Amino acid sequence: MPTIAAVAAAAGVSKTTVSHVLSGKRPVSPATRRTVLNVIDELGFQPNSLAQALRSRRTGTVAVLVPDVTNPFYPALARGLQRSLLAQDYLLLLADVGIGDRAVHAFLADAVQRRVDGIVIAALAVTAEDLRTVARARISVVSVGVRLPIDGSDVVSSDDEAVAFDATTYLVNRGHRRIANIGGQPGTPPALGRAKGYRAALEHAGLDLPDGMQVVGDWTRDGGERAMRRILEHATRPTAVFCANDLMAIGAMDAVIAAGLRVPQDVALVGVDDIEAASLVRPALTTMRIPADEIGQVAGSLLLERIGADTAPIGRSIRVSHELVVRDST
Amino acid sequence: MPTIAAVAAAAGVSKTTVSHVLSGKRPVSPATRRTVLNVIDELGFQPNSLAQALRSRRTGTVAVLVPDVTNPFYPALARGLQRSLLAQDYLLLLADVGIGDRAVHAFLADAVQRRVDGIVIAALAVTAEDLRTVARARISVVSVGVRLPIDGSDVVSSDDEAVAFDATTYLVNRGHRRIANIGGQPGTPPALGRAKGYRAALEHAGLDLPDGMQVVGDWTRDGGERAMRRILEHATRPTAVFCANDLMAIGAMDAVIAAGLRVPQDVALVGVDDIEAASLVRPALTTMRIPADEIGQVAGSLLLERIGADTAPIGRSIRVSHELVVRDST
DNA sequence: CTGAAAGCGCTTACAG
DNA sequence: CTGAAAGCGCTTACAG
Repeated sequence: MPTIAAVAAAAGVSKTTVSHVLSGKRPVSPATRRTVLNVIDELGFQPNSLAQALRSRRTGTVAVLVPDVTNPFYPALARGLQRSLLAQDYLLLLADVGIGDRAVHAFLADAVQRRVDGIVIAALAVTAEDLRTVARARISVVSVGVRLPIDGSDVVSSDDEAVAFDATTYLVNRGHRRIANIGGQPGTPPALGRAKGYRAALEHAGLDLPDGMQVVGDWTRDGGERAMRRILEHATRPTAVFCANDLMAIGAMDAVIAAGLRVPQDVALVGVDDIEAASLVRPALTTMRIPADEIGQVAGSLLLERIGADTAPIGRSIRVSHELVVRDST
Repeated sequence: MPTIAAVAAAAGVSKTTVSHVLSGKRPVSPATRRTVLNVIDELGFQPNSLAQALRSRRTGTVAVLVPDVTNPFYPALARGLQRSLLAQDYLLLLADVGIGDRAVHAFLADAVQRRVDGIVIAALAVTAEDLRTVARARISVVSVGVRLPIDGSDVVSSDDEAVAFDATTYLVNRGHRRIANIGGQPGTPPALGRAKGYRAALEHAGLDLPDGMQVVGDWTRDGGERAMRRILEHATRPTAVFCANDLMAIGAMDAVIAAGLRVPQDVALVGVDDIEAASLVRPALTTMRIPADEIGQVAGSLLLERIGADTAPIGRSIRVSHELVVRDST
């Protein structure tokens, strides 16, 4: 591959000048500019981004950590993120943390070593220890789902307590009195808020938290199915279940139907996210819609502002709104 | 951030030695080794990957270009790919080419400038011109779906003609005589092979290609719905439709149902891929299963062999097998 | 409007 | 077992 030195030699100018026709950071006479451009074209010169990044301290890369790319919520988020970031020529380094035996910690260390300009961490449990190296490297961080233990990091999320409160209250208003909950994996970000919102709604309605009716899944369809089976083992069934995401709600539906019961007549089901599958499954799933694409886009904007900023990070918190989508499972 | 020079100074050794305790490429006495490791830990030293890559000419990065991350086929593929590549510490630079106005060309140029070690191109139309800079940079390329016009590039794919032939023949064997086809976007890789297989099956069965019954979509649900509407405008309806992927088949199902017709009684539908939605939609979709995860994993293995190889690339072609999954739409 | 030179932070022959 | 020095390919003060 030709280097900037080769271009300079062929064009009869200095490397400095070639660099400046490339970057536009200093005026270059139209004539030399043209000559250089021609040579670049002839030689097929492609500037080495590594060398550029090493000097200029900007890699044009943002790392994205998601727990599971096969949960459609995250591709949608990634798409929104790319939309924001592409405008500034950033590329996405994607890490599906759920795969292999690499932990969040290993991916973060890798991102730091690669000197990415920013990191987006979606719905993942991260310790203060994990974030120490990130903070030391002064890499901008935006988290999705919950605030991270790093000074002034931005967060964009749905109001998880309100999401769960509103979904559960909707079930209460439909006349349900025995409402179960399939929660997210303990320790992962939106799990806690959604569990709290569920309990708050029951309390607000003057209902007891039914015994053994709050179980946790792992955010997957299989996990939701297993959780629902455990709920159905109890002598008295719930008449409705609030599931902390759609994938688990779909798994719960599998279990209800497999048990010979009907949705919603025997057990009503509500999910969260509104992934496409929610509208495809039969009965179609009632769910609390969270705009994944918008979250990604907002996360991207926040990150860009941080990367560009010379002031200390502020620690903003952006809430996206949720919306009940009523279908046939309730 | 501390550098290798800082570590060397603090440990009282040369940068060379620090580099070698890091890489293990040369024996270091246990005592100095320990000292250096301690200093690294104390200072929180994180080697700068950019500098390493600039010297060693290995970035540990693989670019993946996909047409649409929100089509679940591609996240599954990306997951398989990451599984292969993570074993060798490669990270994925993901480009959702369908988004924004950046063409394949721009992403490839970017990948070349970043000196990625390999590129995986999935189901995307790429010109020889686009690949020239990639070839010049001697970057390993593996394509998914169709062989690319680049010397000796590997390809992993399903046998698209056979996929379509088998799916269409299955419809023929079920007694259908008027079978339509919703094809993929012309020019995108698997579209041609699947259209050919469809026609070959009709011919093999001694059936005419029905007039106006072969239309093209754009691989999306919306595109499938529009295509189906056009098919239904004809005076004589088909009794079955072979759709080149599941997303379009689901869109076609939307259109059939919206027209007040029944699946499969009035119109039978077959898709390709077996994304999760195929089993969720009602009636559940009969489809030709393509193992996306396996394709990704194989693509990763091929790429690793290429990156490691010092011989000229061979141009291998790996076929993954397909399998009919009969559900309720036929 | 242009260039010489230092330096970003590493690795790797070369030498001992 | 260890080190001095060159160099990967750029950018950017500094100088004119």
